[in-house]
Amino acid sequence: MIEKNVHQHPHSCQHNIGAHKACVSLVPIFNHLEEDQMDEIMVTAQSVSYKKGEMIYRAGEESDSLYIVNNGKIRIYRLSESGKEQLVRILNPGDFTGELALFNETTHESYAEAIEAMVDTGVCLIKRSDLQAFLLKYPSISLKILNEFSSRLDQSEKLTTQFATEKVETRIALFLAECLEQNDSSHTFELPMTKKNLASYLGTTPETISRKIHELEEQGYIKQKSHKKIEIIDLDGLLLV
Amino acid sequence: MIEKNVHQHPHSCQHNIGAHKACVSLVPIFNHLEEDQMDEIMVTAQSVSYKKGEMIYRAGEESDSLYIVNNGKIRIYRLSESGKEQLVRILNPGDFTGELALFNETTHESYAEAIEAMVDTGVCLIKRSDLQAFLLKYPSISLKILNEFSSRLDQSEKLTTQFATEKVETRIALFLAECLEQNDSSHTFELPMTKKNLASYLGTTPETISRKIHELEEQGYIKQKSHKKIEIIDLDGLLLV
DNA sequence: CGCGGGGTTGAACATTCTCAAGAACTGTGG
DNA sequence: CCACAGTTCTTGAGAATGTTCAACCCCGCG
Repeated sequence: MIEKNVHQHPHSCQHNIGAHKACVSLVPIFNHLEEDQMDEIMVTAQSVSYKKGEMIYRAGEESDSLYIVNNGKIRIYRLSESGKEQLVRILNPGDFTGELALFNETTHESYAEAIEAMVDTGVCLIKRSDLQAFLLKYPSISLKILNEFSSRLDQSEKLTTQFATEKVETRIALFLAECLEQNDSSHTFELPMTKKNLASYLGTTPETISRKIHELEEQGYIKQKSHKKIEIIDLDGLLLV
Repeated sequence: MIEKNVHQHPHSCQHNIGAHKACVSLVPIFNHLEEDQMDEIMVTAQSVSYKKGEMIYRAGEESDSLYIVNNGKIRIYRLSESGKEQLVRILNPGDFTGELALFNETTHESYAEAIEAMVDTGVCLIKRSDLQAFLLKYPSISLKILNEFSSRLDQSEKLTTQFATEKVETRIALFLAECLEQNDSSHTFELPMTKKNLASYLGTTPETISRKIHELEEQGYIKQKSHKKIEIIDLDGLLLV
C-alpha cells in the first residue's frame, strides 16, 4: 500500500462553512439540525482530500475525529489475527466513519482507504472534543446518534448470524436481494463494489463468488447483464436458495 | 418452546427502589450516577421474573423497554432467514438487553430466553420513554451509552471478521484465549456455556467443537479437566493455530 | 434406576478453498 | 484513439475443511 501522504484540499479552511454544510447536510445524524446549530458545528470542521490508495487511518492509530465523506469512495476493512482482511463497508458521499473510537478514547480498529481513481476522495473532519461539547449542549442529537448506532449494531449482528448459519450461496443471494431493495423501481441494479471486494465482504473468495453467481444464473434466478449489472428474474426463488 | 407465561416477581413494585438499585448499580451504563439520579430513574423501574424456558421477548414483538438482568441467565439468539438459530450472547446479572429497539421505535430482532434451571431469572425493566426523558435531562449519560454501544459494535464487527476470515479451529482457539483473559490469575477456567451453545455462538456444530477441542488437546495446547473446565497449557501455540 | 440432554466418535458426503491458467476489463500514456 | 499494463474475473481440477447422520456414552436429576 502507498505510504501516507495527505494533501490538504485546495479549499481546506476551518471556516469554509458553505462547502462543509453541503457535505454534512447529507448525513443522517445531522440532517435534522437547525440552521444555526449546523453553522455552530461546521465552523469546527476541517477538510482533507486523499488520492486513490492513500490511507485515511489505520488500525492502532489514535483516533480523535469523525470523518464525513464529501466525495469519492472509502473502503473500510479489518484485519483478522491471522492477517487476512475483511471488507466491512464501502463509504459513499454522505456516509461517515470513525465513530467507534470517537466515544471510546481508544484507537482505530479498522483501516480506511481512499479507493476512487477518477476523483480525489474528500472528507470533512469533526474533532471528538468539539462533537462531544456539541452533544452535551444539544442532547437530542445524542438520541439521533444512538438511533444510528442501534441500527448499525443490528445490521452487524444480523450479518454475523448470516455468517454463522448460512452457506455462501445463500449469503450471496441475500446480498443481491438487498441490493435490489435499495435500488427499487427496477429489477436491474449495479453491484456496489467489485466482485473481489464482495468476496472479502461475504467472507469467501472471488472464485466462489464467480461460480455461485453463475449457478444462480443457470437456475434462472438472475441474469448478468454485464460484469457489474445484474437483473433479478425470480426474487422468491432466489430467497429460497 | 414454552408459551409466554410471565410471573410477576413477588417483590415487583414500581417503587421498590432498594432492590432495583442493588441490581442496576452493577450496570456499566449507570454505575457512575449520583445517588439522587439513581433514585430518579429507579422509581420508574419494574421487576419481572421468568422460569427456565420462558421467553422474555421474541423477534417481531414491539419493544419499549430496557431489560437489566438481576439474577439468573438469559440466552439471546437470532434466527436466520432459513430458520437456523445463532446464539448472540448470554446475559448474566448486571448485563442488559433490549437496547437495539430502544432507540429505534422498531421491534425486537432477537429472542431472549431465561435458561437458568435452579433460580428464576429476574429482570428490571425501564421504559423507553422514561429512559429517553432521563437522557435528555442528563446528557452526559448519553455519552456513556454511546461509549457502550461503540464497544459493542466494535466487538460485533470483530466477530464478523473472524467468521469471514478464520476457520473454525482458529475461532475456537481465539474464544478459549478470550475466556482465559477474563478469568485471569489462573490458567484454568470454566466454559461460560454448554458446548452446544458454544457451537451455535461460533457458527458450527457440537460435533466439530468436540473434535477440534480434542485436536487442540492432542497438540498439547490445552487440557480438558472436565466437561466444562479447561486448562490452557500453551497460549502462544494456541494462538498460532 | 431410568430418562433425557449434552457430549463424543466414526464414516460418508457436501461445501468451499487453493492453485493455476487464460479471458475480460480499466485506466494510462503515447 | 489505440496499445499496453495491471487488475479483476472466470473456469477447471484436486485438496482441505466442515457437516450430517447414526450410534453410543456419560452425567445429573427426578
